[in-house]
Amino acid sequence: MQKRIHELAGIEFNLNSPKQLAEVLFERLQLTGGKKTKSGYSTDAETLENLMNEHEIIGLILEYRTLAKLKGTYLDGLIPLIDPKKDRLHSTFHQAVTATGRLSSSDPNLQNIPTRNEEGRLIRKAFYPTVSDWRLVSADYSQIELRILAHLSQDAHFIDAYKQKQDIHRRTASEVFDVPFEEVSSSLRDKAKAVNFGIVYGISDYGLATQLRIGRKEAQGYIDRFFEEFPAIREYQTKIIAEAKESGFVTTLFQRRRYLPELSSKNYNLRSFGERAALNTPIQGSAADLIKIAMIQLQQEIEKRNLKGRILLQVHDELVCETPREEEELFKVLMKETMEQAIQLSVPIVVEVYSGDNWYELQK
DNA sequence: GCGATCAGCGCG
DNA sequence: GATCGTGCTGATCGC
Repeated sequence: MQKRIHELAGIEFNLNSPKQLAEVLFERLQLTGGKKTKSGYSTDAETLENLMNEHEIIGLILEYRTLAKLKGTYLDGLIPLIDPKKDRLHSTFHQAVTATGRLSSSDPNLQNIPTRNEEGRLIRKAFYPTVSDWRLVSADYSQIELRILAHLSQDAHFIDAYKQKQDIHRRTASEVFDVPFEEVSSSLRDKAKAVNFGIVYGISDYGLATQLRIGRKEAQGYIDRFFEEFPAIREYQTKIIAEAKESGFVTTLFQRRRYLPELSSKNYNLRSFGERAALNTPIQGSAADLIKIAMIQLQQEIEKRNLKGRILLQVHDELVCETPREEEELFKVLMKETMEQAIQLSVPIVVEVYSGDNWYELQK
């Protein structure tokens, strides 16, 4: 693949160097340069995708990047970290690193093992239980951040949607685009999903426009419609920012604080960043509080019942355990119940459970 | 030679 | 200028 790319470029160069790649694409091949970095033209995936029709080299570069990432980080990168005595890989979880209260994981990071693309997802086959014939059981919170937003804002429509077990993205699409719930197309649902996620992060019209590849005016229209239909969310967000500016910090459901000195900056960008963090932290941080409480309770249940199975990993909204086959069904029930009942919100908390022989095969 | 930084990209 | 929170790799910078 590398050879073919060099042939198409008409020159040999280091394909891993964004600087050299930019020179080849934007000077030698005269492709249309777009976004800039500190030092020159960007060659990131988004930029390259916009050049797909300009040159056949682009698709190959994107494919090379995907494979180089997988090989470098997840094959060559993980193998030396396997403890040869135990044939086992151990990560370190950090409890006091992030600003929101999440855990982080390093050496290696096991919270970013691929899942979004099939090629990468195959890496998960390498993660399987310590004992042959044991099973992996995983449980993840369904849309926990949007449920926490419903709880914090007390928005009647959001709470109603979750109480009725409605598909929230479809509900948002129905409200924002003013179409009957049953008639929402998948493309409208995708747009609404981007709006819902954007709201959690404090998105701008520009950010949403970029994400959806639409105009800024149109994006602003969606945001306006969202807040018209879910007025309590706007009121909640306005109040959070005002309180944060007054006190200097925001809090999570269990009173974890994040100080945000950026909120009083004279620099617009820094101040805006502070405002977005003020909106996101109570949500992301409360979800972190929740799963930590659930982890403590689950561990207590495991010890109380003298179970052989054990917790292996936490991935922000997901727990992964390994269990003897005889404990598989019990773990599924315990994990679901413990995680769903760890705290009470104004909306139901829903946990999906899966099991399988390895981290790739997990099924309901 | 080595640590820091940059660009890019993996995850929730 | 432009959506939050992370960690790792390879290239490059700078001492």
